[in-house]
Amino acid sequence: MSELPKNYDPKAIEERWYAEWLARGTFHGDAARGGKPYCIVIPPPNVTGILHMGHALNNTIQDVLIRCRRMQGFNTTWVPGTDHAGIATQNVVERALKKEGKRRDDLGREAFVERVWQWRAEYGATIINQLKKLGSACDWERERFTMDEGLSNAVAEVFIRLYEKKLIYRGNYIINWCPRCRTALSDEESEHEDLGGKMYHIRYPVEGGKKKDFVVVATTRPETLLGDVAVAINPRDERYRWLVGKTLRLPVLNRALSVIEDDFVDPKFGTGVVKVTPAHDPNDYEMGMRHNLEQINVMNDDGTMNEVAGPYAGMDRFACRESIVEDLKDAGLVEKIEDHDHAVGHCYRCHTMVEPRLSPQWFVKMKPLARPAIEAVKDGRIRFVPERWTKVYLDWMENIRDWCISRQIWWGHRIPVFYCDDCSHEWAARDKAAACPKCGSAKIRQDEDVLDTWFSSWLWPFSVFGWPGKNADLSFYYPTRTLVTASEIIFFWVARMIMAGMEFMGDIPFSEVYIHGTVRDDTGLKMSKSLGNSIDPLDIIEKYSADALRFSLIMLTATGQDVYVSTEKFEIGRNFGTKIWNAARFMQMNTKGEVFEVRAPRFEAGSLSPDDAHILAKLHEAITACTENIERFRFNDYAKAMYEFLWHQFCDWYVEYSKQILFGGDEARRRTVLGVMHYVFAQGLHLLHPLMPFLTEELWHGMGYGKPEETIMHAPWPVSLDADTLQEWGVSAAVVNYVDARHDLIRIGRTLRADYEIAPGQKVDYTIKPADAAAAERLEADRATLVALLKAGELTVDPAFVPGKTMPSGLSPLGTIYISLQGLVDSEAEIKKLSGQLEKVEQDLDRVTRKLENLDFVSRAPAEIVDQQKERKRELVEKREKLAKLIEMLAQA
RNA sequence: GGGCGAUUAGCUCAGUUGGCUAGAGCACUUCCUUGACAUGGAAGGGGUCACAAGUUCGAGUCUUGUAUCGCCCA
Repeated sequence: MSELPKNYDPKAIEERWYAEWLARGTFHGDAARGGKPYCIVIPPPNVTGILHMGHALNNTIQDVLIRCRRMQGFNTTWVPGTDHAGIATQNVVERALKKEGKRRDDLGREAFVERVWQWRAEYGATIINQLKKLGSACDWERERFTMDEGLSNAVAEVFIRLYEKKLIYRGNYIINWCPRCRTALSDEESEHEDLGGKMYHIRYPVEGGKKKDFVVVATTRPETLLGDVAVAINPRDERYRWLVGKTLRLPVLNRALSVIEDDFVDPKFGTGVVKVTPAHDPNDYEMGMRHNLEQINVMNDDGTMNEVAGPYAGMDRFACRESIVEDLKDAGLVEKIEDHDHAVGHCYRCHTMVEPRLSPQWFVKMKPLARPAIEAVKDGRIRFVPERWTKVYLDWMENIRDWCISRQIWWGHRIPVFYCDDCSHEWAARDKAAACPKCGSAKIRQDEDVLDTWFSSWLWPFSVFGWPGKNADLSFYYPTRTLVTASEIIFFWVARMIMAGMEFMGDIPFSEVYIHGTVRDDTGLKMSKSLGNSIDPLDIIEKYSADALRFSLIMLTATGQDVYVSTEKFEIGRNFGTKIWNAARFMQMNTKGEVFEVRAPRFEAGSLSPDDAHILAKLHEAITACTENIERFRFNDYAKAMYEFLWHQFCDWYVEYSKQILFGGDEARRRTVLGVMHYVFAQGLHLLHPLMPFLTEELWHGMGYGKPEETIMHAPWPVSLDADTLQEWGVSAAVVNYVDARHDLIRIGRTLRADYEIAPGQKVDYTIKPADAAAAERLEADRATLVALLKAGELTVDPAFVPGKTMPSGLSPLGTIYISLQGLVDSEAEIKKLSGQLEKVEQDLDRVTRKLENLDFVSRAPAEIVDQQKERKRELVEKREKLAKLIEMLAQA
């Protein structure tokens, strides 16, 4: 046992232990070792990512699970990695190019992709290194990247299989288009945001009518009217019957517009007449298909207006909007402009307003894939925690829409589809063939688009193990066990992984999905770089330690609820770490090189004091609580149980109790107490290890609980002892209750000191009048402890005690405690205090009495509850009498 | 518009099958550098459990409605 330094220096300790763990390969799991598998796959962070609090929470939870399961003897692996984040990464590299005055087109596709790989080599490990700082026990030998060869194979395999099953198709549809990233997005990647916009009411002249004949259409995007081909009304809307068969003139462009009737039109919305722009709105597109209308695209892929827009060609869409409204106003065609709030899609990568746009894209047909994935959740093979997410998942799955998977960017898995320019044959294949398989032509080309990044991450739980290849690890670790993630990506990722697992592995990808909350700042806002309210986990690690960050985050995170953090809140973990460190130092100072059995010690009933028994009982309560709370994903309750146990039970009571023994002369008692202490503390370190891995490892070695070549990571997870074994040690409910009650008695005694402003160092005499003979005996036996903890001068336990008239006193179930003060008593204040207590007792008594007089209560409530109330009444009556007597005596004085 | 969640101490939150005499951490007040720890110790103050009605012997907990806030989806 090496001597612990006075101050805890987490930085050096954390770096040293992480390197040591890596060197020893303690994080690695292998099918060959056999046993029960426990596997987590990390939600792969973006390769462009930097660690934020959300990651810190997400990974701490996974680490807690993995470390706990490893200690419980499971064959564990936590597979880490990153995803290639197509759009985000391409944006980053394009920004870098821009600084050199270049665009991606200047490099060409191949050179650009090469450039991205260079970027990845240089910066791609950032978040991985940050995860290491956090202490994450990832199986780094298994680290994967979604653009790796193996994972790319899996992507191609999956694409080809779905293509051949006709579950992937290409078509011209309205998709969400980001004009800045210049690519299509899936529905999930378009984030709706409520905006205060305008509703423009525009007059469309009726052809052949008089000058004043027009109809008013309402739109939020007037620039799209350039693509109008019709106006629509509801067939049952009598107001507009007269319009049927008429032709309207599109303002500005003067295009002829037909009038169509369609049930889709809501007569109550706007004016009841809608313009129809099939190339720029999903609903209009549908109507256009139903009525066989032309699709006129008026925009370029960068959000500027194209040549069809006539006078507005070349203008940005928003400039065009302003300009066209001005022109319409000048022409007297604007009826009115109203404020109108509506939800508008924004690109989830760059937050540019999404433009619904008609374009040829690749889609996955989702309904057939969804069916088995719905079943897997409905029949309980996959369980969401908290359970309410099940409904969110099912609602989405049951209304699932086809998934747009093509992206018009270069960084990603290129779509493995080839075209023959001669015979127009189209086929999917892993590699480019030399010639068209149908006509033999050499004029073949590959599709230009790449796949959505999620098209590779939905395969993650099996692609990381080398699928479609077969191997022992894949069959051993798949299905994985627990997926830990945030609610934001249930649709993006979780749902799709379930579908992919069912489709390609024929089995669920994981059996439990734990959805944790979002990390927010202390005013409730989501942390984001743009708001400038984010707290960098690395700053917290730097300031307080990774253990402090981990502990505080978990302690603050109620199951599945959002977390509100501020820098100061991480003091919780730091302070807790310091407290434990100092408790260890205290023990070490008093151990003098002796060695104690800390794994499976045996204690004899006769040698344990009530306080020894009490802390052993509390330890075993803590073991049960921690184990269950981890099992049930109640991590904050786990953290709280550790905090309560180590700080309040162990440090506040047991260490304080131990001092009189350790500094006293009874050598046998000293050894027993030290034995209990080390056992309890060592087990406590084991329990705490998943939360504070560094501190616990350091102390475990520092205290000599393991050999240098061992690690607490492989120490067995504590198992709570059965009642029989505890009974053999003399640990019983009776003794625990007694010590708890004695703690209360001591607290009451200390309050008396505080009330009379007796300095903590000053000794004062106490007398305890025990409530009964049993209490008398126990308190007498524990007199030394009472003296020590009350800092008493004389302490007498006297059943026959008759207090002086002006002795301040406190009531406890074990007895009444009196403090001896000569001539110092403020009778009036004492009477006031006791009267206050009496008032409270009388209120309580009144309530209990009424309850017990209620026949309904007595007859209907369980006997146990009724007895409890009777007991309470008895206690209250007794207390009332005692208080009354004390007050009476003071009043006479 | 539909769905979900929240509303408990000054703040952030627990409170699991209804039995509560409503807890914790932080903050606050008083005292204390006593031989692990001031990143600490001892003691203390602080609550109409958002509101209303209902079910029940009993409601912070269940039901319905209202209000406010947040999130997701359209």
